Amino acid sequence: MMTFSSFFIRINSMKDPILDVIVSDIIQGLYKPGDKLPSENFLAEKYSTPRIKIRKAYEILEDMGYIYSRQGKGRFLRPKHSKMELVINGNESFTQKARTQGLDLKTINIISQKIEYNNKIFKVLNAEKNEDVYHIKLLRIINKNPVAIHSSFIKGRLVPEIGVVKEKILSMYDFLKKSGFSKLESEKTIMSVTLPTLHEQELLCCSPLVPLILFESKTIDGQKQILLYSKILYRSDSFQYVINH
Amino acid sequence: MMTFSSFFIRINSMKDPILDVIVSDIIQGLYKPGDKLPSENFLAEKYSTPRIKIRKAYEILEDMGYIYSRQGKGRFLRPKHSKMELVINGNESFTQKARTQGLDLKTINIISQKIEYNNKIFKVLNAEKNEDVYHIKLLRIINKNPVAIHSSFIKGRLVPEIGVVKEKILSMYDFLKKSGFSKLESEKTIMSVTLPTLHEQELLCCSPLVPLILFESKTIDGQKQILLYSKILYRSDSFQYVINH
DNA sequence: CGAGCTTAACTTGTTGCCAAGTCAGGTTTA
DNA sequence: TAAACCTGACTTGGCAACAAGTTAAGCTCG
Repeated sequence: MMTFSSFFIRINSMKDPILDVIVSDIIQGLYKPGDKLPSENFLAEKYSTPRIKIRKAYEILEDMGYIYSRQGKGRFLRPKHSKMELVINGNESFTQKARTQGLDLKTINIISQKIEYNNKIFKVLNAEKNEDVYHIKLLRIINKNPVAIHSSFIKGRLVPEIGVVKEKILSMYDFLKKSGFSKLESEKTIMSVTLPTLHEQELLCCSPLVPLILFESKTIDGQKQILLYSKILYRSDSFQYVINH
Repeated sequence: MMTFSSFFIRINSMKDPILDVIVSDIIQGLYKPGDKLPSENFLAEKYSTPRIKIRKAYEILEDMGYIYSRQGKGRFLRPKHSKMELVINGNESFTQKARTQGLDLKTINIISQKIEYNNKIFKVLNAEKNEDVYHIKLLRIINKNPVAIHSSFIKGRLVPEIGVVKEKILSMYDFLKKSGFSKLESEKTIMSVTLPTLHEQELLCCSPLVPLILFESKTIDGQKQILLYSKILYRSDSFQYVINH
């Protein structure tokens, strides 16, 4: 029978509270964007702890994107991201959502090609092993900030014109509509949280510890046919996520 | 007009790919739980990079909870968490969900008290300034692993018996049902991702970089009356999150 | 007296080196 | 001959010292 206090011996190490203190100061509005944060030496002395500990705390905040650092100058608070409202169990396309909220959305098609056989993807799509399956990858940019990566996989058989127009696709939803499919909806979405790979950091212009939310889903049409397998990566700091019941 | 390639100058620093390489090896199943990972010195030599860079990459993995470290021995891969399925737009209570999946759920009531005036909470609950508002905080433990923190706020006026039984509450849903409320549902949930505070790390027995998912919502009854304001913190690595459409 | 230069005091960034811990093989002892 | 001890080679952990960059105050020069 596990008691409350016995949990503590489960922890490998008990870190000191410096990170919490700094974050708390930031949250309480002690600093505004652009303000300089206290130096490593100052905090090391204040908390009677080695400078390297302060550094580690600051580096986490930096890697999470909250602050930036300039050698010789100091560390500064970054402006907060403005957040787009995203209803995660809604059926509006991303493009429509941004339009509805009057946001400046730009989309860049960064991958549009046939893929080699992949067991999971081909299985999800009910594709034959030697069948054409296309991968379309879009980068979503709102108000000049990259905020999301949309990866979609679709059988060429369903949309034969994709071979010609694939590089021009800027919305899978619109593309499917134009191809004659109707009553598009998501079947069931699996959500998880990850940290960005180096490539994702490059694409999303984000630092290494900005959590990303991954939504994996299948898009079906009115006849319950699976059209798309999609993996959408959103920056967690660029959206206000809403769940309607 | 922002072009694709101009994004790269937006990035403060371009980290080297060591973390990606190690993570990739782990994901590909190169190591199984308990296996020893290559030493700092080995990788530093392999990638011709200072040892401290390897250490930083390993420390991130450690702080994310994927590996553990033993001075003099090395670093080892932790077992993966088993995941409970959690439908985030469903109306089943957490307790019911765990039962349905045959999981061993234990709940500990860690806070049960009246709170001082708090503008946001009192406003959400439509509470008067001098009114009793109770805070119930539950720690959820599944198969001996703490996985979630449920914080709920409720007006004492709605459930006068709470003053007597507050320390015994182990499910707000059940408590409300017993108090005579019916047709409970969540109004609209706001979701965000955070990293755990020190205290949250203690409660959830998790390391500092395990992302937590925060769900904020109001629970209403059949008459649309706001009963509860809840903030639920889940470990992102302990659940498979499902969204039904 | 203003502009330019210098320098000390500060800032963050990097790294070599020492500390602490583990373990296997070799040596000593009973 | 088996158990205990020792030691070198390895591991992660910690940090002081040096490197690189910034800036403001003081000094010098035209």
